[in-house]
Amino acid sequence: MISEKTVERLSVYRRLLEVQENSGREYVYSHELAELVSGTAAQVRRDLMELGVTGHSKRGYLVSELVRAISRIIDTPDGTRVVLVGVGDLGRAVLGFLKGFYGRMQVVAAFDNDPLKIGRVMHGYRCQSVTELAGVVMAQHVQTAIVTTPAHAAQHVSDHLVAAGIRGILNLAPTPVHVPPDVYVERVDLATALEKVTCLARLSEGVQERETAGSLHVDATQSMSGHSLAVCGAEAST
Amino acid sequence: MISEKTVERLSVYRRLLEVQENSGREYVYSHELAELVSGTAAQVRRDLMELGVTGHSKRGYLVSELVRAISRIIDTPDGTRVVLVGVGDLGRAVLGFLKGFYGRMQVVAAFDNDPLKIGRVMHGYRCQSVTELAGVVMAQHVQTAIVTTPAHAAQHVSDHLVAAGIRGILNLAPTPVHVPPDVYVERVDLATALEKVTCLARLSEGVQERETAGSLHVDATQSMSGHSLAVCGAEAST
DNA sequence: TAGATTGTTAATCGATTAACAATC
DNA sequence: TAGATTGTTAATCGATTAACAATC
Repeated sequence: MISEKTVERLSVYRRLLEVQENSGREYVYSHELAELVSGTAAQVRRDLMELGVTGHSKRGYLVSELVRAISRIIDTPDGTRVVLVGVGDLGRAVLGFLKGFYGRMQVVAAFDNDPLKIGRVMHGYRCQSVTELAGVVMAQHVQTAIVTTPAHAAQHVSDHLVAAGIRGILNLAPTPVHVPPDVYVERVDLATALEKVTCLARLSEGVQERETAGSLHVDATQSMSGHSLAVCGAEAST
Repeated sequence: MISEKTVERLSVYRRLLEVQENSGREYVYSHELAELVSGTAAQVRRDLMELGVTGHSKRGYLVSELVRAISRIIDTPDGTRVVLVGVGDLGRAVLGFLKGFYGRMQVVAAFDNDPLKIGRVMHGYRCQSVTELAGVVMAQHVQTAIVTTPAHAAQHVSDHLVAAGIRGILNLAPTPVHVPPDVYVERVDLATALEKVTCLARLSEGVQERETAGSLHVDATQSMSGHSLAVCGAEAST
């Protein structure tokens, strides 16, 4: 019932709201949140409708209430246990990222099939053999997995994850994987993202002439860095 | 005129087509490509329309022709020069990733503001001070940047990149950035992607009962791993 | 009060899917 | 020919935006 796009935006709102909370902000207006995400106030209000919270027609929304309401929707009540498969550069980066960013996510184990990596500890997690994957996932009832393997291993690994009971996969491998309809896969494709940037920056080259109407050089001081809300000087979370 | 979504899919098609090409496949049907990306044949044909190539009503599309046509749209004719800012775990992972995956992308330089990192070489690239950023970008006419800094630095760095003439930014920092309308930003948010997976896997829990109509356990062998096209045994590129 | 903001419905926009004539 | 596929247009679907009464 709640759309994927809305879930995505709620996640972003929460992080920005936590920054506001930490800087002592009590209330925010929909147009302020909109500015932070370069969106519209109408969309923010529509998204917040899903939360069931009610704003104040003059003061806006209570920041702490929004954070709590978003958490109620996004977070697993008892914390999310995740496994990571593929301890290459990207896998290690994600492990470090998880460590720094979350009390909400608990890394149960990291797996690889390279004998040189198995047994080594990175970011506090000991790398285990993929042969142990199914056992760990089933024993600990892990429902979420992160796949950071090379392309050729992604489908095989995903099949095993699904067989072991995984319900959601974050696929960071450079290839799509196929899963049964009751498993949710979120694909993040860095190669595609990069190609998209170069392609669309190039295709939108004509736009600048229309937008800036004659002036060939856009001064960086025009970039909208002066917000009414503080966005700098603090990490997005913890 | 060509939509963002289509560009994204073309990028994915190309990588899958290169796998096919390497395995000796000469022609593909729209429904085969559709199966590889878990999409529909109609959408594939609609996307391919943009290329101006014409398929054969009985044999399908010539793989090599598709790859060439997609490259014509996506790639910068003389290769894409990129800079990367923020040489943390993620930055290093992306550097390694770029090294392995692309002849099309050339990393001009990597930057950080940590004195301990400056001067060190990673994945063949020497880390330079961010103070040199503008000079390098302008001197080499770099148009594309990858931002892998912490949240608190992302806006500041982006402002400098834009001022130096960058036209496209891949933002991997855990916060949105604001740029003038003539600069294209592609945001990849790992934290949001992960939260989306856990949330949507949980919200879609009811679906499985409908889909599998009574059978409580979905066997992994049902997962659609048996394709008519080979998808395993080869890296996606190079 | 006057002005600004919320909550929600209606209008718009864009993207996906269905359909089908043309082709081989 | 009969059957399958392409290329493209029309229909559908979903998401975003605009609008505005209710509220403070």
